[in-house]
Amino acid sequence: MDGYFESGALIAVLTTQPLDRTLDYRAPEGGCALGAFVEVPLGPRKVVGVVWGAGRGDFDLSKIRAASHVLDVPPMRAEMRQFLEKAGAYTLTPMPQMLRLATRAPGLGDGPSMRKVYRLGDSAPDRMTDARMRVLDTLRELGGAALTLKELAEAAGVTTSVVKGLVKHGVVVEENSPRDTAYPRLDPGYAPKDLTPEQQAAAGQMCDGVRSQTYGTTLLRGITGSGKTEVYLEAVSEALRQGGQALVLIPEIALTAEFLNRVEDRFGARPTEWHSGVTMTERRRAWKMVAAGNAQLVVGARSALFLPYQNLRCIVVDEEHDGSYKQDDGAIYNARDMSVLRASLCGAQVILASATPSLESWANAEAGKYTRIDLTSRYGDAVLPDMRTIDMRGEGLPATKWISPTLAASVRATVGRGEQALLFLNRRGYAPVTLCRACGAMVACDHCDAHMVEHRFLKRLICHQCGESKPVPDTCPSCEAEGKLAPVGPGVERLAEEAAEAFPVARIAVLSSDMYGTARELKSEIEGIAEGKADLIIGTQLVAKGHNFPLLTLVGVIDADLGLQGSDLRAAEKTFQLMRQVAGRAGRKEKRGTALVQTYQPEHPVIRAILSGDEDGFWRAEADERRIAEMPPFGRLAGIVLSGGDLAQVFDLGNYLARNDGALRQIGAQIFGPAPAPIARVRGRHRVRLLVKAPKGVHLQPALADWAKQVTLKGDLRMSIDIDPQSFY
DNA sequence: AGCACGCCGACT
DNA sequence: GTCGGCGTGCTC
Repeated sequence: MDGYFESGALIAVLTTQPLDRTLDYRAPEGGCALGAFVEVPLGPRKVVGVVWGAGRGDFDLSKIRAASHVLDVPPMRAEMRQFLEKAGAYTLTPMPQMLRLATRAPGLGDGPSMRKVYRLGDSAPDRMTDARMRVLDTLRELGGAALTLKELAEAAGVTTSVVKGLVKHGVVVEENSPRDTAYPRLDPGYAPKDLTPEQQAAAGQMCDGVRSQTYGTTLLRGITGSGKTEVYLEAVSEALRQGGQALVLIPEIALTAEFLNRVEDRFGARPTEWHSGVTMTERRRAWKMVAAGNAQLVVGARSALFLPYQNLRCIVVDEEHDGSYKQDDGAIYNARDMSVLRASLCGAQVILASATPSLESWANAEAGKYTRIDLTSRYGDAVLPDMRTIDMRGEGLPATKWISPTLAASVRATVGRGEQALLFLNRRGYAPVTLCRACGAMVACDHCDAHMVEHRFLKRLICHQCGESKPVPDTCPSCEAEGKLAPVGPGVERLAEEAAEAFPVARIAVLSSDMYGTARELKSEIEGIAEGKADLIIGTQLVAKGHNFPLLTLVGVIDADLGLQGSDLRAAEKTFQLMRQVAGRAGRKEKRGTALVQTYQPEHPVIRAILSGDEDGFWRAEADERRIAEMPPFGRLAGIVLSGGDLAQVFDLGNYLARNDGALRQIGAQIFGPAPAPIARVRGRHRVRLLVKAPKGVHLQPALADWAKQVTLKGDLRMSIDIDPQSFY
C-alpha cells in the first residue's frame, strides 16, 4: 500500500479546528494509512482529523503527542484529498473548513453502532400461546430477516414481554447487528423506459462517456417536457452497471420526494438521500454506506458532493442554472463547478441538465469544453406554449390591481373549459412594502436595511433578510399616526385576494414556500393541485421548479419586469430562465398551452427574446455584451464583503484595502468600492462590499490571498471572499 | 473551535 | 481585596 506510517512515525494531521495548517503527531499504535481518519489529542480535547501526509517536522519534537487511534471508517482517498485541496484553493477556503464539509456526519468517531435484533432460534417453547404463535409466524414469514424488539412486537401484535419470554427459552435468539445497514441494491435493468430515438441517441452518448471511465462534461439541454430525467437516469444506470456510484444533485429539497419515486420506478429501490432534512441517524448511515461502497446512488443537495465516494462514475447536476447551487455552507462554492472539478479528479462524467442553462455552461459548451446535447422534441405531441405579451400601458389598471382585463378574460375562459390556469408572481407575502400615509415612512427591519414584508396569512411582518418577524402594528413606528399604514405593491397573497374577487367560482390555491411548515405538506398540496383540486394556482418561483401540472394550459406572468430592475448583470439571464421555465409549465400533454406575459416594456430585448423563443440568439447577445465588458465568463470577478458592528470601522477597513491594491494591480485586476453591500445591514451588522475584476486566465486567487493578508481582522470585523459571485452591483 | 491566560471595572 | 468581563493567543 502506498503511504503507510508505522506506529510512532511523524504524521501531519488535518483537523476541522480553524488552524491554518496541519499539526504533527506520531502515528498511533499499529500505524496508520495515508488518509486515515484518526482521533488526536488537541489541548485538553480529542478531535477527529485526517492523516494528510508525512509530518512537517517543524515543531518541537518533545511536544509532539501520539494520535489516539484510527477510526473505523475507510481512509480518505487520494482523489478526495486532492479535491478538497483544489476546491479550497479555488474558493480561498481554509482547509479545516473544507474538511468540515467532508465530515458532516455525526458519530464518525464512534465504532459501528450496534442494535439488538431478533431471529428464530433452535429450541422449542415450553408452552405455546396465541401471542407466542404470532411471534413465531411473523419470524417465519420474514424468513431470517432481523427485526428489532419493537419492530417484531409490533409486527406480531404482541407486547415486548412476549418476545423476551421466548428469548429466555432460546426459541428466539437475540443478536447484535450493525445499525448502519447497506441500502437496497438498485437494479439498472429493473424497468428501463421506452425512449424516443432522440432520447436514445442522447442516452447512448452519455453511457459511452460513463463506460470510458474518463472525465467529461455534457451540457444536456432539454426543453421542459423533453424527458431529460429519463435520459440522464440511463447514464446513472450505466454507472451502476459498471459497479460504480452515481450522484444526482437537485436544487430544492421539495423536489426530492418526487425524484425518489422516479428512481424507484426505474431501478426498483430508493436511493440514498442527503440534504439538510435528513435525520442524524440516517445521515450517519448514508455517510458510512457511501464510504463502504454500499450506497450506489445518492440524491441530494450540493453538500452531497463531499461524501466519501469510493468509485464515483457519474454526477448529474439537475437544473444546473439554479442559483441555489451557489451558497454559503461555511465555504462559498458553486456545486456545479465543484462537480466538474471532482469528476475531473476521479475520471467521472458530469451531466449538467437544464432547460435554460447558465451563460457559463452555455459558453463552455460553445468553447468546446463541454459536449452539448440538445433534446428538442417534447414528450408526446405537446408543443411549447403560445407566448404573447400583454402591454400593460394599454390596460388601464388601477394602482391596487394587477390582473389585466385581457389576462382575466383568458383565465375565465380556461377555467370555464375545466382546465387549470397559473398566475405567476415572484414575490412572497401580501405586500412587499408597508407605507405610512401620514409621514411616508416604510416599515423597515430593526436589524437589516430591508423592508418588512406583510404576510397576512401568518398575520405578521417578516424581514426576508434575517427572518425577524413582528405583528403588523396599528400605529406608524416612525410618526405614531394611528391607522395610516397601508400595503403597497403586490405579493402572492394579495394577488390571491384579487383573484378571489375577480373569479368567484374558481377554486384558488396559493403555492409559496413560506405557507407550508414542512416539505411533506407542500408536496401533498402540490400533488392535490396536480390532480385537479384547484382551478387557479397562484405561485412564486416555486412553481417554476420541475413540478408537473398536467391540467395546466394557461400561465399568466403578472410582472415580467420585476427581475429586470436593478443593476444586476445577471438580471436578464435570470429573468429569461425564470420566464421560460414558468411558461413551460403550460400545456404538457396533448393540449397546447398559452403563456401571457404582462409587461410595461414589451420592446425590451429580454422580453422579446423570451417571446421569440430564440434561446441561442439570446445567449449569443448576452455573451457578446459580457465579452465586451470582460465580465464572467469572459473575465473573472470576486466579491469581498466586510462586516462588523461599527459602520465607520468597516468602511475604514474597506478603504484601506482599496488603497493598498498592489497585489491585485500586478495581475491586471481592478478594484471597485468600498460601497454598502446590496443588503447593507444584516442582523445588526454593517456590510460593505468591494468588487475585484480581473482578466480571464490570470491567477486571481493567490493575488487575492496576498492582498487580503495585509490586514488582520480585529474585534468583530469579518471578511468573506466570494469567487465568481452570482450577483453583483 | 474551545480553552487558558491576563488585564481592568464593580461588587461582597 | 476578589469576581468576572472578554480581548489575545495557543493547540502538534
